[in-house]
Amino acid sequence: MSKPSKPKGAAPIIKPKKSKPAPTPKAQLGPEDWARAALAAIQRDGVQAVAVEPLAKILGVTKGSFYWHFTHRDALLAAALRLWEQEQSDDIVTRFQAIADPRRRLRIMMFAAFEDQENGLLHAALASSSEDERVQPTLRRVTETRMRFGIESFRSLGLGDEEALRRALFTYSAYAGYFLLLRAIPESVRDVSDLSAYVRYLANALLPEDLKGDHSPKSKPGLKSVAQSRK
Amino acid sequence: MSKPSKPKGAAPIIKPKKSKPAPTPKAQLGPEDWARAALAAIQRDGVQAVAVEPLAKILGVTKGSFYWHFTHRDALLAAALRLWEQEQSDDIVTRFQAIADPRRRLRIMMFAAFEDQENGLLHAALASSSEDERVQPTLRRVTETRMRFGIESFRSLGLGDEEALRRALFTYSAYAGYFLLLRAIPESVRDVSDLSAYVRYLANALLPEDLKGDHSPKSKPGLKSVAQSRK
DNA sequence: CTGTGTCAATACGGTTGCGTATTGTCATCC
DNA sequence: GGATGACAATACGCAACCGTATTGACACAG
Repeated sequence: MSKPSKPKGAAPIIKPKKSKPAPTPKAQLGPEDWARAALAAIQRDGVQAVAVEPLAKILGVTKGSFYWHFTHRDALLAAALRLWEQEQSDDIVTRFQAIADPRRRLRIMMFAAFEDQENGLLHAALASSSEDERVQPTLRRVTETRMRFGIESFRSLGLGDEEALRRALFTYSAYAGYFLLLRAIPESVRDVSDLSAYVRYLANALLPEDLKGDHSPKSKPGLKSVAQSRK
Repeated sequence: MSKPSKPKGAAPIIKPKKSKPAPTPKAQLGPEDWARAALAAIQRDGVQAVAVEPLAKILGVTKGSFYWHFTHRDALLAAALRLWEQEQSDDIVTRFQAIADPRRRLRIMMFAAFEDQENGLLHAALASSSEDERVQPTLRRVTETRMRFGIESFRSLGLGDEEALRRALFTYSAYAGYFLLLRAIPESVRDVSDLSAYVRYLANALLPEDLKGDHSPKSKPGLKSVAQSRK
């Protein structure tokens, strides 16, 4: 009967500061630890690897304690997806929305997206599990947010709706495909040693110089040669 | 959720067995029926859906008869992968190797690849299951074959090794990513009504006019607006 | 010291899918 | 018309997970 119902209900006038986590640095596990472990499992073996007992083994506990933090397995998956989605959103909002010039914004976004291999591989893993109806909504929201952002940026460049949509889809396909391949057959991708040249190629194909915006040639972002995926 | 039509309910209907005596048209199931069903299951729900009992239910039999055709579950998966790989190889060899001009060959290959949605989605499903070590070898072989073919074609265009590799990877990423997105979030891709314009975009980005080879402008393949994937 | 809240371990029952064993049903061959 | 070969059904045992129930360990508050 000891359900994890919030016992702070009645009248939280006083704030017993030390009735919770501060003194214990990392001794016990919390829901977020499970969610992060779930994300790691997804990146490694796909959504189906989000299983309670194996994860418990990884975390060094038994599943008995899992059901203290979550009601059921799907709640863990939902928490992991929420965590991922939020980090993605934070990312895109805080880092790129501020850049006024759409041309610069797109270029920087492209480089940043390909630079972050960790996140790219996680995206590939989640997109690879799209047959799972539990990930689909989150995946769709994230995809649509990014696509909308890309479409808007391309439209700000002076392109028509059709063309903006086409280029946004093109960009996103190249992104998703690159990391899908990197995840599936890293050997075939590893040979491309100069990833920045690869992305520059993508940017130049989609952002021709004759459109508008500044003419920053190449050495623009603080991004160097980002390549290798040595493990 | 179309339930398998099992006519052996309350009605004492005798099994409508084909009374065809001589050539045994299609009354009974063979290994290839199972392999094709497995491929269909992969395309729908990923490699993990290649499970004996569910497939038996779909095929209208019980797993008892499965083990007549295959020694174990993995043998079925192997057969399905072999079938896929062979069809892929046949495809690429018979259809494109004959085209002498690399420029034309690449262009036609691009259009053909994007035109064949069925195969593209199947490829996406298999690439999405790359965490499964049983599909990895097949997937790697197919990928490397295609990549090699692409690299060679680009090199024939007069490009250096690095550049050829880069463009081949670019092309293949765009292909894989497009179908990954189409599989994962068809709504976001469906809006691009003019797929041929999309592919033409890809081709023009990677096959600039000023290189070499013939100058066949545009009205090449009989590919029009191929988009939506209504199921 | 005792109570309570928080996390963890153990044990149990249920479901799904694998693989095996055994038996059944035809169609065909002799 | 029996034997055989090709397929199919049923029934088991086994393992992986899910979810529940119960109890244990331990920190801190009163």
